Amino acid sequence: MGGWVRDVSAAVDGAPMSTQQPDGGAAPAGDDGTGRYTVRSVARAMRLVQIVADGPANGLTLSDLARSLGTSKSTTLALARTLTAAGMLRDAKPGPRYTLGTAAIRLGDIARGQLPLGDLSRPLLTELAEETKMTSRLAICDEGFPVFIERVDGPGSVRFHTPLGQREMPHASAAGKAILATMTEQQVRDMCAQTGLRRRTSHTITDVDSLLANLELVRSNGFAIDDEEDAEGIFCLGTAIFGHDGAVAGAVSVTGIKGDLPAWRVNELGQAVRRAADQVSEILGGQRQKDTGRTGSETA
Amino acid sequence: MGGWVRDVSAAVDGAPMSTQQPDGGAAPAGDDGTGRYTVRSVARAMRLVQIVADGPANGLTLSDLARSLGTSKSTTLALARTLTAAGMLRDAKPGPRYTLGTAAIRLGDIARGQLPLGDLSRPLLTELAEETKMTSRLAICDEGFPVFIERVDGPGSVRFHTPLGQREMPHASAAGKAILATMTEQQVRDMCAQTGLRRRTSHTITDVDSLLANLELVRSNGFAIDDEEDAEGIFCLGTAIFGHDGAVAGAVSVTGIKGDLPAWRVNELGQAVRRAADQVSEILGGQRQKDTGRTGSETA
DNA sequence: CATCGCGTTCGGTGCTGCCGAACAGGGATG
DNA sequence: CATCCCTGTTCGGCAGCACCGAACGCGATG
Repeated sequence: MGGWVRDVSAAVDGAPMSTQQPDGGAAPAGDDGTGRYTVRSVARAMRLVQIVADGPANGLTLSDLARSLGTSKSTTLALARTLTAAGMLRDAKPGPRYTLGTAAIRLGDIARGQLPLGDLSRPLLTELAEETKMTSRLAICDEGFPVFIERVDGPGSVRFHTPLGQREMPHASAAGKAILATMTEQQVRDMCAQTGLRRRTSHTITDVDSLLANLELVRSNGFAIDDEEDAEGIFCLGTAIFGHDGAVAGAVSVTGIKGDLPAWRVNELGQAVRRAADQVSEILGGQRQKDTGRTGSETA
Repeated sequence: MGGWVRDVSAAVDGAPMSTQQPDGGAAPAGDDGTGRYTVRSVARAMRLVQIVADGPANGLTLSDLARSLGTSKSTTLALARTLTAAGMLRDAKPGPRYTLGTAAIRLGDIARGQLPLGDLSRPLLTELAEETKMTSRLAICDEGFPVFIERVDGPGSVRFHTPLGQREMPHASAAGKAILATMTEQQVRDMCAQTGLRRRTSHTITDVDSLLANLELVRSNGFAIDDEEDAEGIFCLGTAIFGHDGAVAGAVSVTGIKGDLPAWRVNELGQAVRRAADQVSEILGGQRQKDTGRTGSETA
């Protein structure tokens, strides 16, 4: 699917309509369990930003925003103005259409530097991309989900639009499976129960037991494969990286067209990705993955 | 200086102290002229995000945030929670320290795609970086200010930390001067009056007349030079790019160490940057810059 | 001309954002 | 061991301000 961020709407702003929760009075305003004591207008503002982000590149009008957000135009205008003043949004000159602003770029750039890994990994990814001639990416592990934070296109490779900063589906990506393979069976089952194994293509693994078997294969191979499981014709290969505390910190993966990749190169690719991932782990101060076999320390 | 975004605090949240404007009752809440009818809590939230962005890479504690923001801890907690739920912030596991979250990366990535230019220019920058062996960047023009939105490091070049998405000072950067050179004298004077010509190094141009003379040189050369005017030992060279409406849309520039660059290469560099900028203009549907001499159409 | 949609402004209501006080846990200090 | 300070957290309660709806001016479209 398209945007895949935690859904703020459900957490805070229960009703998109103007009916505003006639029950709870001044109560904690929404109680889905996670988010209590939050600020409604800020949650709305963030949702507004997400809407603009998911919208077309040429922007959305104020009325569009009001409709999507489920608030009156005046309220939406106030929010949009505030966000524009902060630089998060930007209104094009002719016929005010809102797009994301430059502050978003600034924040994104800084965020990549602040996150556990950052530009440190860039040279390694560049090297990997040149070696494999594929698009190479680095993901961090965000509560079990892989989130790509860095991408280096391979030389002459087709340019996939692979958005950064989004949670990917764990069961249908090489990075995700590389991460899952370090977890216990119970943890994997919990993740699956939480998200469901959504079908993406005809190759997607959609039942837990098959997934667990596949993860066993990942552990013995030392790398995870996504063989057209997320998108038709796309092949990925990934390995996990570990932080100083020994816990899984993320994954490195390469992406390419299935047809361009002869089967005999897979093992060689696996070694290359593995090498890059180990170097990233080293930067993090974590121990490199054992050569093969069990990876996680808590498989007990 | 460090962070350089529009200051929301002055616009909306007048008093950082808890004294909260006992005058105006339900009045528009602050009226410095620019920002009327804005949402206070959202403005605060955005300021909070900026504070985190400007903070150290290992994050800030809640109390830090409360102090910087000038609000009570409980209020700050509510804001931080809301932002965290939206993915904009992220709290590290041991001893809650806030850093920017993955949503910031996502938004930044999308923003670069949404802005007038985007990944379209990346290949050109890559080519330019390889050809010149310098770090090449693309800036858009944000109300006269250059804002870099894309950066490609040259092969083996020292890695400058050149933040993206920030407004740079127009008078002390090659991109800025390339843009200023397309404006009328009056416009340039207005910009200078608005921002002041802040000294950055001993080479910085700090009076308007010298700047105007320098811009005349830019026009006759066809490219702008920043010769250690922004940072000691750093040399930049930039040229403007134009949109479909003929107005200046931004600039392309290359950055390197002054000592690495023999004087005789400057002209050759200028041509290379010029070529890249023209290609970007072409993508935008704008006419390429005339070979030399007058550049702007409105020098009348 | 009439109609629809856009963005914008302005009052008024009452929800909700905000604060301060109080509580619990941890480290460092004596 | 007891004390101190600082952390993050919860909870009441007041009133500030976020929210909505109605109204206005505009341009494009029928």
